[in-house]
Amino acid sequence: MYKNKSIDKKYAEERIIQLKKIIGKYRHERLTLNREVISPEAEDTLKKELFDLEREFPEFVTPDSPTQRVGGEPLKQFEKIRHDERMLSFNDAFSKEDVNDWLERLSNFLGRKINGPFYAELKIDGLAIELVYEKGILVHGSTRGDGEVGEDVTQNLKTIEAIPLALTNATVNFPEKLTVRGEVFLNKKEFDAINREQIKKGLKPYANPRNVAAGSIRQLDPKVTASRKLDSFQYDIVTKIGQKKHSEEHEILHKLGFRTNTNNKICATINDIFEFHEYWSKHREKLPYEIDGIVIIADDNSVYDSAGVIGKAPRAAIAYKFSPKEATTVVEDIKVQVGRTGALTPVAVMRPVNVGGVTITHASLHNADEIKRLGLKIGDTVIVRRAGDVIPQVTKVLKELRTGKEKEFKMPMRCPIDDSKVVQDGVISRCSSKTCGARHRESLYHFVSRSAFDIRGLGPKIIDRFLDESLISDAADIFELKEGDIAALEQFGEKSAEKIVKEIESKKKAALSRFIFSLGILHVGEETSQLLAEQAIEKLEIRNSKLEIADILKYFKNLSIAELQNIRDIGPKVAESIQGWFREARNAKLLEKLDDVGVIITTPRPRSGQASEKLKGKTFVITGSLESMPRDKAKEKIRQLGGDVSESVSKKTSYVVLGSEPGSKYEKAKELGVQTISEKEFLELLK
DNA sequence: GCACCTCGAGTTCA
DNA sequence: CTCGAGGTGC
Repeated sequence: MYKNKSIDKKYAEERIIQLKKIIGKYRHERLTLNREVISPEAEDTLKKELFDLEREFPEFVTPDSPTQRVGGEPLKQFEKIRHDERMLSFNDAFSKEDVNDWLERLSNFLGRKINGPFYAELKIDGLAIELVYEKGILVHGSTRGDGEVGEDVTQNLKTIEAIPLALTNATVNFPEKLTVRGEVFLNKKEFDAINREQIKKGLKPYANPRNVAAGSIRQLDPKVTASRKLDSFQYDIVTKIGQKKHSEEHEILHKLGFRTNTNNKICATINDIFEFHEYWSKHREKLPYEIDGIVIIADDNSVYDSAGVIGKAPRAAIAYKFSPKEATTVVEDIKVQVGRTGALTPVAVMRPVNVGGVTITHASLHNADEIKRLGLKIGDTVIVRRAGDVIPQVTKVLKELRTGKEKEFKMPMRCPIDDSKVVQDGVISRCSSKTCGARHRESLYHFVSRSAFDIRGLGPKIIDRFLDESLISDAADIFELKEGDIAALEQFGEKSAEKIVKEIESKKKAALSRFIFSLGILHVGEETSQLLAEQAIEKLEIRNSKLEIADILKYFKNLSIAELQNIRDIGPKVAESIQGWFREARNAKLLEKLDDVGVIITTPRPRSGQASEKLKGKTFVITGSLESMPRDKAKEKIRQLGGDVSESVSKKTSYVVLGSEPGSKYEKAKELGVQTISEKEFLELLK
């Protein structure tokens, strides 16, 4: 994270002290108060940051650092067991880069290049245990504890079916005393069942299977443990019985009657590791238990042993975690953007961080109220996640990590683009100038966008270019662009110029509803544009079948507020906005100009005769993506057949159509008891 | 005047 | 996708 930046030593020292404090605090809350302040994932990022800083500045490493310790302290209720050999944990990697770095460090340490073979294991989110067999009989079972001393939980471990009480002696000879290690965990199904039970009893559900597994193993009454149906894999033989490879240990364990994970794999090179990681990152949902990454171990035990231990972890192994759904990062700045409607939107500029497989650097903060609610200052450490797995969102500020140097954010009183006064409109701050450069620019983006004139290949970047080069100054100019002018610009050739002009020419005709939408009138979106268009066509077509832009202007200009409000879904605010727009001289001029440059408005008959009774009065909501057709097409079909489409689920919704990877609407439907149908069933309905 | 339903607007990254 | 807020119906 810090590799390419030489960071201030002073900063590192302060930051290390703070990170240690906060990680210790979270740990304390979790262990003693059974309260999870931040998610383990977010905490991981903090630990990683600390680890990286300590590596950069080893002089600041202290023995009390969380990076120097393993697991939790043993509880008093249990007898203590000293492990023959220290139980270690793993250092974390979060990216290919981290893994490559690890491999480089390992190679440097050993003085020769290491690139396989490796053994890759699924890293189950459970609780590490050690089992000791004497003469083939299980005599001790313990938790990791602090790595040196663990708790004796033999009685509880004996309730787990997957842990053999006696070893099978069929094919392998085992020594007098055999020590093995593995993981105890709870299946997702069991976890859900236990939580349903909790809710039924009016108790708070558990946060995750890991916590329940840990809690169950630490039960004083083994009967409670037995009721929890825990499971266990073993993955390590501590006793030296001549095993040469780690993979061999798994085979031996299996033969001795232990449950081993058959999804584990020998990987010849690091690329196989990456493949393995990617595969399970995509398929982990299908496993009956939770995994949070993979563990990579040098398969050759001689390599493993000679690499030794660094801090709390073996040098020849690393945990390669899956990209987390949330992480922590630092807000380095808050920028202000101006949108099409003049709204000033504060955007957090953050230290790059990987969340859900992509690197996040920006997140919208929506408005000043949101910043106040979060209590966010510039320089704060925050938790970010991706809402609906897509949109980055700042969810929490870690105020304990403040240094006092954080700066308060103030919404500017003047527009950052054109310096006009900023006015408050509800929670939104708006630039008061209607001709603000930013608004003008954004209006043009809107004009050519998919649901408006749909001019492909004319995105924001190119519009910007044309504006800056003064090729265009308003929407109408777009239709008068000449190939020669475009081709004259750098980075554009004759071919691309021809393509753009051709595309623009082909989009000169637009349906009235799209046309109205493209004007970008405040509070007038797709739906309202459709309603306005229907209304206008009905009124105008009586005496004029060919629609002139001039007529449209005249029609809307003369509509009174009351008449507008008569239209369904239009109230005072929207009516005001519409009338205001058409009565603005500048806008009237734009319409005239659009007419002059040859824009033609078509008036397709809305909801033509073929309406079927089947979908009449039914409201559909589509979630996820459909396989047979794009969502827009599906919506169109429903409307053609007399049905309604909505974007949000409510009690009035008849069906929620589930595409692949449905979002939160599916949850909402279940909550409200709305009927959900698959894509297949949906297609049946359309027939 | 309140509750509920919808629509509009803004948004990130590959 | 989510939030805010406009609109409608009770």
